[in-house]
Amino acid sequence: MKKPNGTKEKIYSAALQLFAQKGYKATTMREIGKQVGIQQSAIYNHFKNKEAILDEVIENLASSHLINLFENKEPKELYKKGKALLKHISNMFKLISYNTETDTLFRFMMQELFNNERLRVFYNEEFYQKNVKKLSIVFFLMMQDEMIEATDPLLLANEFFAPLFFYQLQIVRLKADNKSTAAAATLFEKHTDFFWDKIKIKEKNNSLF
Amino acid sequence: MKKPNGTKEKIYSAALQLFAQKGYKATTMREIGKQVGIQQSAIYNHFKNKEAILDEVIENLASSHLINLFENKEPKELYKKGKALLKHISNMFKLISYNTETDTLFRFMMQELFNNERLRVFYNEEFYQKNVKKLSIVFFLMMQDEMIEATDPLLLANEFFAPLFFYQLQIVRLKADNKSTAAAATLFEKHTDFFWDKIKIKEKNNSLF
DNA sequence: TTGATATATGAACAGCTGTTCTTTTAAATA
DNA sequence: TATTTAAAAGAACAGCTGTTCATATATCAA
Repeated sequence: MKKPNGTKEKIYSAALQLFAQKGYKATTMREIGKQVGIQQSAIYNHFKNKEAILDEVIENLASSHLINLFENKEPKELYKKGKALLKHISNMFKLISYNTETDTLFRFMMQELFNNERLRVFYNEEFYQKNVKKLSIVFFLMMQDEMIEATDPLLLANEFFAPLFFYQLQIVRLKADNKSTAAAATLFEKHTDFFWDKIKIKEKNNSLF
Repeated sequence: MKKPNGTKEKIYSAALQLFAQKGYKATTMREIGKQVGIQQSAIYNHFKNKEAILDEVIENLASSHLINLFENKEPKELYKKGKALLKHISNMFKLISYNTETDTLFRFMMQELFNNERLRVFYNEEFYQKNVKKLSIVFFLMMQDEMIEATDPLLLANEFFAPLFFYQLQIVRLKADNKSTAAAATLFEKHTDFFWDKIKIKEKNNSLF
């Protein structure tokens, strides 16, 4: 997105918004044009066709925070942060739910995931496999360092991500109907606290009181 | 579904399958007719129009196990089962992912959730609110009975459901591409064990070894 | 068997779809 | 300013959409 006020960028934004609201198939070139304030034929000066707009959306999805949770940092430097790392990831999920661009991308993805094989392959490799695997390595290192109790690191990674994803879904869903998301929003932090409390190494000291 | 071999039921099945695969909007009456083996015009002898088929799908969704997790049983009788109850619920989610009718319903729901307000309202009230609320009452009773440690029951209910939903999503997604679901399938049980182990009242006995 | 009812066909429809084309207008370059 | 280039409009297109209708063929009750 070079020029945010250029016509091409306006078309992209309008299209993404409509794709996320009504679905790719149900969105028409006439609607996109109308939202931008031009004729549908003028769109073709900026995009080869409708699918080319879709391609750009998927491309932007790939480079978004929705997918790249770890900003290219390696497990070895990440794990030392301990609970703070989990807090950071949790907060990213929360921000994605509330940022107007990323939540639209999320809504778009959820809607097209089951009818677009290319998107599914992309989601599986870039989001699910990559992030879950990376986080499980982080947990493994935490176990070695005796920060958390020893269990299946892959299970921990799934158990940590799953609620974040679920809460994200609920918030984006509630926002779609302009309903209050206050209750759901608190779950991100609560989850991280709950989760860390359950996996951290407990004090062997029994003389609490 | 009275007569499984009646034309109306064939139309319904074909439509549901196509809705789940391609989305409601992208599915044409001609495709549905083709899959059943009749002309598109003959469909109108059984359904008023395309939307009437959609209505029936949503109606069936409402009475499916996808939504009714507790089979009308009350928290007071449910909570006594302790971990066995959680195992039961967990297993239901797993079965839904593998049953050919319910997984199609799930796939359909995920796809239409974000462009169908009626479906969203239904999901919110019938699935999210009802089941989460019910399970949180169950957890509250478990706390009173000192079966599990005292915390926010609503958080526990969310934390228990979220991974089940997430794993269900992953399995239905993997099945859509005929990929192996073996690894994901084991997560249902692991989640329940992990979860229960973290919430149950620990033995105060410290002389383990 | 006869008549009535239910279900199938095939053609047709009006409207919408993505896309292309020619023409006009605006912006950039020289 | 004159000329080239980019972007807009407007009309038109072929194809597909859901739906209707008249007609034919089964199914069932009398």
